[in-house]
Amino acid sequence: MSPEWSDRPSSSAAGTGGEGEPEKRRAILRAAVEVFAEKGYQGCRIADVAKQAGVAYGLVYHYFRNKEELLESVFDQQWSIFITALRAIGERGGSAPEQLEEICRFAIDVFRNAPAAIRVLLLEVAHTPNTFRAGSTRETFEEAVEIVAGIVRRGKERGEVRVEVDPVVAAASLLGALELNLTGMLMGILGGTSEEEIERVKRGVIDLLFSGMTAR
Amino acid sequence: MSPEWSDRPSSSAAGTGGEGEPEKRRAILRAAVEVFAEKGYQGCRIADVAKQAGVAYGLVYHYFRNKEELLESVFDQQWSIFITALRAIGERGGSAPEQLEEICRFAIDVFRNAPAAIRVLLLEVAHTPNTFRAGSTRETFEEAVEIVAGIVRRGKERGEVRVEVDPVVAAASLLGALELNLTGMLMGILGGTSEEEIERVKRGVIDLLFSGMTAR
Amino acid sequence: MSPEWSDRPSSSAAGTGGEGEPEKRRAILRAAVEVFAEKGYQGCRIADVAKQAGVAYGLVYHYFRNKEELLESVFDQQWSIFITALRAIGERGGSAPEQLEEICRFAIDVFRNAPAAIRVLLLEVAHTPNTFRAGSTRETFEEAVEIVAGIVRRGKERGEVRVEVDPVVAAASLLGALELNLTGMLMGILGGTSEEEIERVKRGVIDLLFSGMTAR
Amino acid sequence: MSPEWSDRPSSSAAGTGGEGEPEKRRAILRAAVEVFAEKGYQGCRIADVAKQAGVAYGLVYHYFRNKEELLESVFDQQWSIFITALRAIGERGGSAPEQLEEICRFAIDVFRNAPAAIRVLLLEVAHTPNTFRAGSTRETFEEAVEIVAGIVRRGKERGEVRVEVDPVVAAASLLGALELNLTGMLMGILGGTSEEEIERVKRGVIDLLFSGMTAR
DNA sequence: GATGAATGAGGCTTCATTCAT
DNA sequence: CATGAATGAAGCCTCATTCAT
Repeated sequence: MSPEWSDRPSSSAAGTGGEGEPEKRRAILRAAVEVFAEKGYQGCRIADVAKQAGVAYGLVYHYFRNKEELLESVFDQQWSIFITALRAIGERGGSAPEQLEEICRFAIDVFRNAPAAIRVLLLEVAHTPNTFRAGSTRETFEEAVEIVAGIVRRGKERGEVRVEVDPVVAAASLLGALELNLTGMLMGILGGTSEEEIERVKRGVIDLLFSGMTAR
Repeated sequence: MSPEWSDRPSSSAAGTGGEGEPEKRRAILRAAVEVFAEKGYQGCRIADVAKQAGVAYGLVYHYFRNKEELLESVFDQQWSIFITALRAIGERGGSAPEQLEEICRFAIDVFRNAPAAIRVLLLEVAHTPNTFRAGSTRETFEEAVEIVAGIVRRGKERGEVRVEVDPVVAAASLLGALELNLTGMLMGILGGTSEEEIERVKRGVIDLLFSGMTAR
Repeated sequence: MSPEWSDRPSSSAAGTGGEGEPEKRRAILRAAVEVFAEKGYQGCRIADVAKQAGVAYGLVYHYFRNKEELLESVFDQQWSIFITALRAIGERGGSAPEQLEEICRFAIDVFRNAPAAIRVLLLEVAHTPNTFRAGSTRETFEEAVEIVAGIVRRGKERGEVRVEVDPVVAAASLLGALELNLTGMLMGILGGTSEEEIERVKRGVIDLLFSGMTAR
Repeated sequence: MSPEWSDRPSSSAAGTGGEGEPEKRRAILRAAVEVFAEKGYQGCRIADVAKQAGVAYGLVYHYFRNKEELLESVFDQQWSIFITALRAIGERGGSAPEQLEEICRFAIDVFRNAPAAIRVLLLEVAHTPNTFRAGSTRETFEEAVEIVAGIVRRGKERGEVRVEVDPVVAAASLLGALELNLTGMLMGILGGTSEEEIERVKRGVIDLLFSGMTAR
């Protein structure tokens, strides 16, 4: 769906978007996603990133001012990809249920290809130092919620969504439900990570959020 | 609802279970909850805990072998309180909707009284070192999901919950929706933390998960 | 030979010499010998001593001003026993060879009964902080050498010892040879610690120092 | 006799074996010998080593995993030099008395040039933590004893040494006698450290071990 | 006497960051 | 660009010592 989310290193010749961006800089960013996702902000060491990227220690500081800037780049990049996709889905048209389903599908697809990225997105939101959070994280998270809420809101206007539904709460609930189900899969609690399992969970979340639990 | 979750130090007479436990040990644990919640596992410094508890640095090591054991204690304690409450709700009888509503109410009440505790519970699940996670965290998280899933399952048997609902996915979604809504409130994104706001969010989550979004 | 060197705790009723000395104080001293011998000055922790003695932490400080004083007491006590014995042997009369043989026998007997004590005597001589060493250690060590040297010296006067022998060097050599042979046994290098082995080593050292290596 | 034992930093051209070894790494090792010898294993602080070597604190950890590895390196290096020399003497030929005399001369020469090294070799054998001791120390000490014992053994076969002499005991005695005489000199007990004094002690030890004390 | 909780300075170790090559 | 040695502040942990009971 979006090539940047693939874990496979793209061949250096192909201009994968960030045209003139040096090969090694991308390697560092890619490595940082992994390590950041694995260890969290505080547990992520520059040495680990460099080793994972296969570059020398000091090169990280050639491309990034310091640890904070590096990880903020990672964070922004990941969220920006995610938000771009959210926005695209929101603007693509279709009914609210269709759009929200698309979001679930997207999130879970990403998870299938790049679980590390998901962890960066969902798990670090509240765990970075204040200066960090105060920066882009908060706004970005807020924006994601707002996009989803907008979809719900428009769905209400069109009569596709019940009037009682609070758009912001619904948006947060959707994202939260996705997060914990994905976390559960990552931790090996909610079944494995086979295709069928993932598909089953995806359907389950969508069905629940659309139709609710209550028998009728 | 449960006095242990209050941030105020409970008078020693309160039969909380940890009866003969030294005063200062409890102070350390209480402080650790705060700092752990504020800074996360890696960012939490023993010096901060000691200062917050008003005890000398070394005393922390009198009661806990090391940082890991301290924070694991915090984690276990918080989860154990939470799970005890979950279990109590599950065994108290009533319909599945009533029980799940009770869980939401409990979670949000706790949040109102002790936001720090909630953060420890919900936000640190996946962010602790491996030895830590491998320990009780995984099982405990799993247990929480399983208790909620059990409520859903019994609801299905009684015809209160739609047969299409996957109990485990529903459980994870419920907890995830709660988490992200609470996180949003903590981060100041989903409105403030006034009584009415909290009440509104609580109703919103319950309504969404029970009735779904779809207009009929 | 001297009851104080036994590892067995003497019954509290028997006045073992230090008459009015409290039972627990002796237990601490006895424990300190063990731990000191096992870990050395720096590695010896008050907590270890207390545990080994079966007394409470703080009691050590009831009987001894601080760690230094405790260990110095241990050191002095052990050396004083050793030196008393040396002196007794020196004054008992007999030829120099007989006296030196007696010293070897004594040292090795002690080793058999209380290897810990020997280690305190022989192995810590040069490893304690300066203030410590500057205190009694140096003089005591010097005194031991001097006593043995005196025996050699008188042996020379009586024609039992070759005139070329330097008494002080001979004394240091005797004690050093004993030390390293005992150390070797402790480390399990020079055979085991069976009766016959010990006897064999004892004879070997005496024979070597008296008759030399040179074949005639 | 061997340039490595000199305290003066050897010019990089000297083919000492550790050719490409970084300058500062050697400085650290050299400093560690001093401090280790001065304070013993437990009393030796990394900060002291760094200061003595004139490098930053952290650099020690750039070259050595931790304190234990550093000091074990020191220990191994010193013993390895010593043992190499012992072996060379043993293989150089000559009668047993000549070889043993050579060993004494070597040991005492080394002492003259690098007293710190001798202390590391002789005084720390039994004072390091168990993991440490269990490692190379034991075997290395054992090897030193065995080399000297081999010389004695061959001396017996050639009739240069009395048949009654136990080679291992003789070896341990020789080394022990050297140790305590050197210790005595270090502590200022056995005369000073002037050339004549050293020479006198050397002769004394050799004479004693070869000819024994007994007047004939 | 006896106990063990409480204190805090000191040492080990890590790791972000800089710098010479 | 790229490397990795070098730096040192900061955090964890230990343990001698004190003190209230």
